[in-house]
Amino acid sequence: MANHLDSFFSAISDPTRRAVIERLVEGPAAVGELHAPHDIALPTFLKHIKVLEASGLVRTEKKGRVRVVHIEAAPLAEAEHWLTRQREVWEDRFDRLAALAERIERSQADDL
Amino acid sequence: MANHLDSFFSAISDPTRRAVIERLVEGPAAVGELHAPHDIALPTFLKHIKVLEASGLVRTEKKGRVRVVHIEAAPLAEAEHWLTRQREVWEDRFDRLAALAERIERSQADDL
DNA sequence: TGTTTACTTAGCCACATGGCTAACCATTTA
DNA sequence: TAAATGGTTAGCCATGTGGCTAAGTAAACA
Repeated sequence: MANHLDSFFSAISDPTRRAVIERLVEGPAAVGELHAPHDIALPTFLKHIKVLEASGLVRTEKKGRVRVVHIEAAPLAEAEHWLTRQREVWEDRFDRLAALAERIERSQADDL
Repeated sequence: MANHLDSFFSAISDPTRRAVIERLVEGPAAVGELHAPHDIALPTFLKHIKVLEASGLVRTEKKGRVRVVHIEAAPLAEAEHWLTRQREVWEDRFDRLAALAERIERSQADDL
């Protein structure tokens, strides 16, 4: 079961694509506008958009000769949840270790 | 400035490596133990550990002939923050759009 | 000391990725 | 309708990635 976290995390592991996402949270934009700040050829840039689209992070829509790109919030939230969950488990374990350390310390004090 | 978000997100875009992280939040483990549930050759698995280590997500330490792997929480938090920030900006914009829509609706009601 | 155990190194392979140029198509605009 | 604009397709290339086997090293154990 190849999770879609795979394609999501892979999609945002590229700085160009992360920059596109950072722009798109501000609102939809045309391919040309998104491309402008990046110093790479248009066809190369288009590939990045296709990767984002394939990962479900983005939808696109052709209007006349312009293609407009919108962000899709759900996958962003899903990835955030995965990370949050790992942190939570890790913090839980940390708390348990701290509690354990305290118990040991106390029982050593009893030994004196 | 090649961000370390690059190597971080790339590291966790692989299901084997995410599984390793999910195991490691429960506590440190030896390479052999981490490898056991995965049906791939050990050298292949070791590469994954190296990738995790290079991304800073994990530290390893040799004890006798065993190598113990620990998780490093900071990068996890950093990535989580990036995602959270994107969601926040997106939600802000959503709120502004909703407010705008309401103003428009109200002004149309005035026209009646 | 010889054997097992637990990695580790080396080296090979197929396919994916990110980059390019050249040429093409479809809508505007003049 | 001719020219300009905004993407799109095709195809090439170098490098990276995830997989393997075979063989090596170093610590523990018998």
